[in-house]
Amino acid sequence: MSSDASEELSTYVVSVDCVIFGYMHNAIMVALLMRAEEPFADCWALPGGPILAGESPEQACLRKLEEDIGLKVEYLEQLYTFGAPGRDPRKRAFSISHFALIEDTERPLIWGQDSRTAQWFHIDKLPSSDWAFDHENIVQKALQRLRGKLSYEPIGLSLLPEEFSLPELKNIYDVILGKELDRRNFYKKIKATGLLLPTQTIPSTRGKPTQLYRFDRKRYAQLKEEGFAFEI
Amino acid sequence: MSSDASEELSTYVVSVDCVIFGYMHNAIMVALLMRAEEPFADCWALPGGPILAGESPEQACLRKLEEDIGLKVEYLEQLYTFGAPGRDPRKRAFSISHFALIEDTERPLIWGQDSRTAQWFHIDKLPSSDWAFDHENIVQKALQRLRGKLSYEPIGLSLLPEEFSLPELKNIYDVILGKELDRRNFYKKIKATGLLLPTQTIPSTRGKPTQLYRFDRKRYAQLKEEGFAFEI
DNA sequence: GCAAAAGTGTTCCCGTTACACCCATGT
DNA sequence: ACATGGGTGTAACGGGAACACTTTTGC
Repeated sequence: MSSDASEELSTYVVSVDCVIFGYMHNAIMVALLMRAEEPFADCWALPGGPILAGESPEQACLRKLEEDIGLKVEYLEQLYTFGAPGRDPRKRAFSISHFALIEDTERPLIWGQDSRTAQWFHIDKLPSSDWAFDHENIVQKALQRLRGKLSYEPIGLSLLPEEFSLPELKNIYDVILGKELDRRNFYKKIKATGLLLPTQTIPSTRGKPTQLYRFDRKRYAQLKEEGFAFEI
Repeated sequence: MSSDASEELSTYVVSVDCVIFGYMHNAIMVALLMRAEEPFADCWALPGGPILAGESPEQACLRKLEEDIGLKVEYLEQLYTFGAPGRDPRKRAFSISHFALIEDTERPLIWGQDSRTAQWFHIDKLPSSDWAFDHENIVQKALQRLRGKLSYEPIGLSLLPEEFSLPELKNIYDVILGKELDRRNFYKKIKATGLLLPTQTIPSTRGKPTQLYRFDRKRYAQLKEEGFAFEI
């Protein structure tokens, strides 16, 4: 029944998968589900599922994430399409994988009935085994994209709430890049973009109150059109 | 017969498409085929086709390009997967699009029987209409990738033959970036990488002979592992 | 001997880096 | 009053940009 290597594909399936990054407890976390069913029962997998007739792959992701996982997505982009033969033992399967960032939250994950559980994993403490399909590769690719894009696109801001402080933002850069940046230089650079609008100050846990900012998305979109390059 | 927007997909097709860039006559060119059949007969389309059972999307591209178009591919990477509803009037179609570079050649394109003709287009003089499907978008996305990657990956070298001169290489950067770089600074930078091995000198059309170089791929692969960043 | 193309070296400037001090508050 | 976290200014350095001249050959 399995077809010859040089035949056209007969049965196959296309779905979306999504690597979701969140920032919580001062760390970057990835959402993984434990599968309840074969193949790969009790293995860690990315949230995802089929694409419906009326929706684009991106819309399928958004639907899946907001409905099934209960997350509001701040940033979403296509990552890569995995489609090597044998990646799904049942039949040829194409996964249009995506890269998503969600706003800062401490809320635990909810999950659909096709999973046993769902959990946030620290990106430095991912499961070392028990991965479903090639999902470990997908997460690795997403991590590369996260690290690569951080410095020349304002994606760090998508991990924070609407109003945020500079110490928080710097911490995101620190933990994603894996090294501590210089506070003064970081503040200087990010302020020099002119894209941070001060909103209010709030009391700090200890010491001087903290200035909060809002990211000027409109102006950023405008400047981007004109060829402005965000860079930290 | 067409399904409801919220239904699962019933019939759909997955294929690969390929944006092929070549360097010839001191310009960057894209290969396009004119379709012979409906839909979009007599419209310009990217080379591409179905994926066979035993091959990955990337392998499908390589096969298609080498067999049907007669091109030896120097560089190939996945670009983006297009899959919005309605992009193919017949049925839901996913196109895993790719980005390819071929070695310098003046050889005209050959083409398969499903096309009327094939032609190299100067990237600044693409067809303004008569595009098949969403292939104009795909080409635009590939151009963005080309321009974006040029400065931090040695893809310019993939457009040249094994042995090449610095003036040639600089010209590639000039035409892709759309501005003339400073010759001295360019040579300085590219030489500073230590990745160019001088091979021989050949007579120039006029004036001083030209030094040819070879790119040290092995050493580049090695340095890349160690975190070295190519940058021009 | 001159035009055309290849090749090299130096200066200047701005942006990045490195670094030390003051401020405001809670305890 | 002091410890803690928030915030700022400056000097040194280095890489990129700007720039002019020499070399070699074909005609």
